[in-house]
Amino acid sequence: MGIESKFRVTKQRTIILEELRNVRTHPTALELYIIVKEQLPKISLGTIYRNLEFLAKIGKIIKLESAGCENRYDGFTEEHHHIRCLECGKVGDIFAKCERDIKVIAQEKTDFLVEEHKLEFTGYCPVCKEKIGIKNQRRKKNAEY
Amino acid sequence: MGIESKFRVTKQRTIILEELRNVRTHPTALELYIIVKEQLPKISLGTIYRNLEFLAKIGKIIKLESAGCENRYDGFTEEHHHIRCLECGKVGDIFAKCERDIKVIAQEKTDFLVEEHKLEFTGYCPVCKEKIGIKNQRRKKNAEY
DNA sequence: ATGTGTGCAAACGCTTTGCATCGTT
DNA sequence: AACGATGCAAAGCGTTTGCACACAT
Repeated sequence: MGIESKFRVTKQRTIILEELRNVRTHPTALELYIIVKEQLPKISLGTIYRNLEFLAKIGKIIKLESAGCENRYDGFTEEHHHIRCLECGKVGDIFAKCERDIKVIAQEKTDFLVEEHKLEFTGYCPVCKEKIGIKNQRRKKNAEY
Repeated sequence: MGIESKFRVTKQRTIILEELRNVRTHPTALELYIIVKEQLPKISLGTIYRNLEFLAKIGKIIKLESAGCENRYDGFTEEHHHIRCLECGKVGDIFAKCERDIKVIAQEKTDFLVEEHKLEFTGYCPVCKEKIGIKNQRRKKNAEY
């Protein structure tokens, strides 16, 4: 019983973590809300958000804050990368060490203090791959400017 | 006169691009709005957004969509990385090749079609470095879950 | 009993959009 | 004249927050 005892174990919190760990996907808060609602019909979206924030803060889950998209959440905290589908937004895992000394190289080139780095992939999920195969025509760029 | 002629050269568009290229920072839409307003007092924020979107689409500027932060915009389009200050949000440039075959390695590990990857740094800008030097105590994690 | 967690709804911040009008082509 | 661009204000969207009440400790 350390400082952690000031946080409480509620049904909501427990089930949110449980369900997030059950799904193989990386749900948005809303998607998880719908899932959890089956067990706790009265739960509110605010509670989902508050708990996801809390669980991410204590390191039990990962908040996937991707540029320009809804946040998604990952119940698996081992280090890995993510790839997001440009078509449907789905997120997949990539378990690969793609990096080597990146922080060191970067630090040599900036007067910022480098703390973290994030490697993020975008592409197309298996389902969307075919769709885009057809409509993959190149776009011309405006030469005016 | 190619397909580009269907876009028009307006005062607003010209000055937005000009000012974005002048500043050494990576301003937000609002910051740029304030700057441009000095020359075009009647310009609206909507016009700033529409033009930034447009200019990014035709590749004249880069839209820096960082997770959980306001978007920022970069008038320099040569390939480089960015580092964002965790304290004040400022963005700096890192001109370094930190990556090598990352796409290839990632593609071997996923059934997604890998299109792009983005390497993003976070840290502390020169100004904020000192401030955080003091209050850098470690946070305890909740062991309850 | 204490005070954290909850449900609800309203507010938030950034961004986008509908519309009438303007101005470039 | 045609139609893309603008200014304005309202709406949109995901997320956060204030409040009174519930419930874990």
